Parts: sequence; structure tokens; C-alpha cells
Amino acid sequence: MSHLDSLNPAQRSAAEHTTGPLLIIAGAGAGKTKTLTHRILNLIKSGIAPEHILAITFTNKAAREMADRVRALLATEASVRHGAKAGEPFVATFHSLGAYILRAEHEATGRGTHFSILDDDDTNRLLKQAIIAQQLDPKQFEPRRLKNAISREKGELLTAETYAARVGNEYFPRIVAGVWKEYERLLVQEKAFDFDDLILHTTLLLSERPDIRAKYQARWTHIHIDEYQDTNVAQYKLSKILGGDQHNICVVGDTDQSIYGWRGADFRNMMIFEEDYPDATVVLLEENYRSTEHILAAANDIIKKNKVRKDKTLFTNKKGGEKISIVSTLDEREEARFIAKTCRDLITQGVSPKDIAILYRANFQSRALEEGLLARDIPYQVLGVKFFNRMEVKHVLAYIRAALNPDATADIARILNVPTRGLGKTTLAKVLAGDEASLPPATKEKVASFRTILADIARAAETYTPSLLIRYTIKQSGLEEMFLKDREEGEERLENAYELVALGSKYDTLPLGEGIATLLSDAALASDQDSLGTHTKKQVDAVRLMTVHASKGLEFPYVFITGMEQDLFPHRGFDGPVRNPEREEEERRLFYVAVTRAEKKVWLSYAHMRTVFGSKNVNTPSEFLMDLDEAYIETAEEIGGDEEDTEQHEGERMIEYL
DNA sequence: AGGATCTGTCTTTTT
DNA sequence: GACAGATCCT
Repeated sequence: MSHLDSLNPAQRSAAEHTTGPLLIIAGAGAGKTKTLTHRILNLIKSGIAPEHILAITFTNKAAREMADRVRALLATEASVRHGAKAGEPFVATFHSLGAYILRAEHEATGRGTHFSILDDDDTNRLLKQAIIAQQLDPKQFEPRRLKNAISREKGELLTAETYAARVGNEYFPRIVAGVWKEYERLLVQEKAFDFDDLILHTTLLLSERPDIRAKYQARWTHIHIDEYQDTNVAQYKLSKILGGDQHNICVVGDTDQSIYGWRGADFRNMMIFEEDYPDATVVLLEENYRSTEHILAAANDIIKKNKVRKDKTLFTNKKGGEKISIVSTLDEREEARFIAKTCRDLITQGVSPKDIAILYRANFQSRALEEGLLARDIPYQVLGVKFFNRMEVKHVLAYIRAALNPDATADIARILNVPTRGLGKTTLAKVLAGDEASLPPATKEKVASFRTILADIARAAETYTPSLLIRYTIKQSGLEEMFLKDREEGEERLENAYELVALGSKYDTLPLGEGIATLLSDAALASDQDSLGTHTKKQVDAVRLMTVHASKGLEFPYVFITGMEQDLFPHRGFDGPVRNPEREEEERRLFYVAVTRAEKKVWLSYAHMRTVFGSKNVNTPSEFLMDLDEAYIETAEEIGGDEEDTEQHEGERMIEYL
């Protein structure tokens, strides 16, 4: 009995393919990860050393799942158990792979092994600095806007120099070029990379340095890339380089689930794979194992309206099933009340809360939904509270980073006066400018004692494991004392800080130095959505709330898709009245992703009135609802729920109409 | 230096 | 209607 016996013929042909380029077009719920993990196992059984295998995903969550499943599969195979000990496949996200290579090749980058990885806030701050340095007004030229512009160009593999050389005399591009150049100077000065740099610099390094390129091409002979439809130019190029001359490159994806066009992803990369590699084998996975017939019929109807796609039609063996409910409500509070009540009913019937997901287009929608769930005492968890974004966690990490990378001004700025040391704006400016000599003696002393703390931490890092170092930092920095004094939130903050210690212990077995460096880079790359916090916080049995974007790759028996209103979903961007067909198709793909998350039942809800920003907007139902067929939908007759609720509504209605 | 108060902006989606 | 940033006040 082979491990391949559990696969269907299409999956099996993909898993058995070992040499040359392979394109797997995998519909939603078609067993993509299963196929990929079995392919990896098959490669290992066919004699490829595990450490020669690379798998790249987009999210940490996906990487973790892939690694876990490969490990689990390997464990069941007695024949490879010994071989596996020698090494494991390298599973990483594009960003963490970049960070890994840039750290290993620090001699070429010149930014050391402890370079900072700037998060959004840091990037904005540095850009603002650059804007001011260019004698521009940061209010007129918002850092955010410039960041988007630069980010997009970096994704197209452009640098400050190549961009400047390319732009003509247009006003805004010239501004961008100027700010970008200064921003780049600051990055080098701080020994930092932003998110896009991790891929950009890695790709450039590998294309410019044949020696380094050869090293990684020899190391990874078999490449896998998940969610290939979401690659941008830089990632596409990096994939090609890593594929080397052997072309043992396997890409998996689904053009219908491409939802990141707005940040430079181009699903055409997937459509041209066969041109890039004319000898490519193509496998189509169309059998869906997740959803019922009704849900799949709806999904197929939704996506077939798109013009730019590779045609494919999912099918399932799960005939019939529950119809999709369309729920009309007065406003977002009533919508939330309906959902909360339905959740309560499901739970009463024995459904586990974690089997229910509530999806929305934009984050702000979560608030009303949370209030609704809270009112009915339904356990819930919002994806998006980032453990590493908590103040206290940021502060602890900032101390460690500042200790290891004295050029990390972002971190120094963050912690110089936390806890309060009587060092304010003026002092900070002088410290950052290197002008400590002109400080008053008393202040000078305070700065010196701050520096002593950093030196202590740096020294501790030479011998302590990550978890010990974090523990030491919490105490030595004075943060612990500060938390203990704060009666209100201090306890929770301290708890979070110590959760970081627990998390750090996962890195204790790595070689000294490498452990803390990996922890810091993982922390920087941990996204809102896949909070590494799930490692530390218990996986609770709770209803999941998340954006549709965040739901990609997940599945739930019961799914509520909320805010089905025109201009919210499909969302109308800031493009104004111009209808952009590409964006519209992406919104449709997003809706397709949302519907295909469900196994058993889907509710689509919309509100006639929605408060956005304090002001009430009147909405019409989403145009997407018109594309659904009577055959598989039903309209919920009553909304709101029990009498108590209805009474409340009447009251509200009156107030609203006054 | 640091807190208190006021103002304007924000909400599309994320590594 | 929150939250950051600016400004004012102690």
C-alpha cells in the first residue's frame, strides 16, 4: 500500500511527477496541499535528499501547515524515517526565505546579520523623515502614498537608481524618485530592510552574483511554489532563478483565487507558465472535496462571469445540501444580531463554535459583529490582533534589536524613554544626531545609563538562549517594574511579555545567535492574520471572524458572508466613477473565495443602512446577489430573531427616523 | 519634559 | 467615533 493510494488520479499524477516543470491548477478545495505534501514525500522516497527540497508559500500559516503535514507524512513512512533525520525540506514564505538568504549573505549586503526588518509603522516613519529631508511637506506628500508607490516599484524589481533613471519629467514620479533615494540612504544607515527589500535584494543578489546563485541552486534542486497566481514580478523572477537550469519547478495555484492584484500580484504569471517552460506537465484538479453541490453551483456561477481566466468547473460528489440563505437586515446591528442568534442556535444543536466563520470585506465591519456576539455570550476570536503588535511586546523586542543593532534608530526612538527616564524629544533628537556632547550633564548621565542597559543586553545575548535573553531583557530594561506599577493594564502586559519568553524557548535549540536572529525576523514577518500568538495562546473553540482575504486557504462547515452591499462588496475603491474591469473581476474572485470556504451552509447578509464613520449610509444589495440562481438560494423571511430583539428594533427605528 | 486637550483623518484588502 | 499628531498648558 503506497501513500499515493489515497489520491485521486489527477492528484496522483501530480504527486508522481518528479523531474521537470509541473503546473498544478488546483480549484478551491481540490486537495492542493495534500497533493503537494504527497509529492514531496514521493520525491524523498525516490531518492531526493529532503534538504534539497524547497517549498515556498505566501503566509506563515501556510508554511507552518505545509511543514507540519510533510513531517507527519514522513513519520508514517518507515522507509524514509532514517533519511529524514538527515534533513528536512526547507519550507518558507517568500519573505522569510529572503530574510534567510540575506542574513546568510550578509557579507554581500553590508547590513550585517542583525539587520532590522521594518514593519509598516517603521517604514512610514522613515519615509516621513525622508520626505522632510527633501524639504517637502509630509501632509502634502503622505508617507503612506509614497510607500505604496515605492512598494509597487520594488515589486517590479526596480531600485531607487533604476527608477530614477527611468522616470522622465513628470511631477509626481520625480518626487517619488527623490524621496526614495533618501529613504534608501536611511535604510542603509539603519542597517534595515523593508518587506519588499527582502525579495527585491534577494532577487538582485542572486541575479548579480553567479557564485551565490550557484550555491542556492545546488542546495535546492526541487522547488515548489504555492499560490503561484499571487506572485509579483520580483517573486516570479526569484522563482525562475531558483528553478535554475534543471527546471525542477512545481507551481500550484488557481487563477480564480487571485485576490492580491492590488499589491502587484499578477495571475498571468500562472497563465504563461507553459510558455516559460514549454516542456511543462499540466495537471488540473477539479474535484472539490469540501463543499456541497449547492455551494459549488453558486461558486461556479459567480466565477464564470469573469472574462480573464482559465476555464474550469469544479464538481463534487456531495449532492444537494442546504441552500444558500440570503438575509436582508435593517442595519449592521441587526445583521450582527441575526448572525449571533443563528450561531447560538447552531451551537445549541451541537455545532462546535470553531466550525463557524464570519467573513467581511473590510476590517471595520468586525466591530458591530463582535458586539452582537458579545451580547449573546458567544465565544469568538478575531483574526487580526497581532501579538507582535502589542505595545509591550514591541518594546521588549525593540530593546533586544537596539542592543544587537546599534544603528536601529527606530528602536532607540521607541524605547529611549520607556520606561520614563526623563528623556524627551529634544534629547532623542540629539542622541539620534550623534550630538550627545551638547547635552546637559544630568541628561548625559541618564543617556549613559540607558546605553549601559543596551550593553548589558548585548553581552547577555552572547551566552543566553533566546528565552533567557528575553526574560533578562524584561527585567533589565525596567519594563517589568513599569508594568508592575500600572494597576490597570500592567498585569496583562506583563503576561504578554512573558508569553514572549515562552515563544522564545522554541528557538532555544538553534545555534547561539542564530536563535535570536530567527526569532526577531519571524516576529517582524508575522502577519496580522497568522498571529504566531496561536502558538502561545491556546487554540480556543470559538467562532472565527476575519476578512475574506484572510480566509483564503481555510475551510469551515458554516460560513456567514456579511455586508453584501453595493460598494462594500464589491468594494468600490478610491478610483472614483471610472469602472475598472480588472478590479471588478478581482472583487468577483474575492466573492468566489468567500463562498468556496464553506462545507455545508452559507449565509449572505446585507444591511440597508450601515454606519461608516459615524454617518449612516443607505445601501443597495450587492450586484453579486443577482448572479445566483433560484435553484440553490432561499430568502430568509424573518430577520432579527426573538421578540426581545424585535422590540429593541422598533425603538431604534423610531430614533433613527426622528 | 510631559500631560491634557483639541483637531483632522481614517476604512479595502497584507507580506 | 477612534486614534494619532499637533498644540497648548503646567
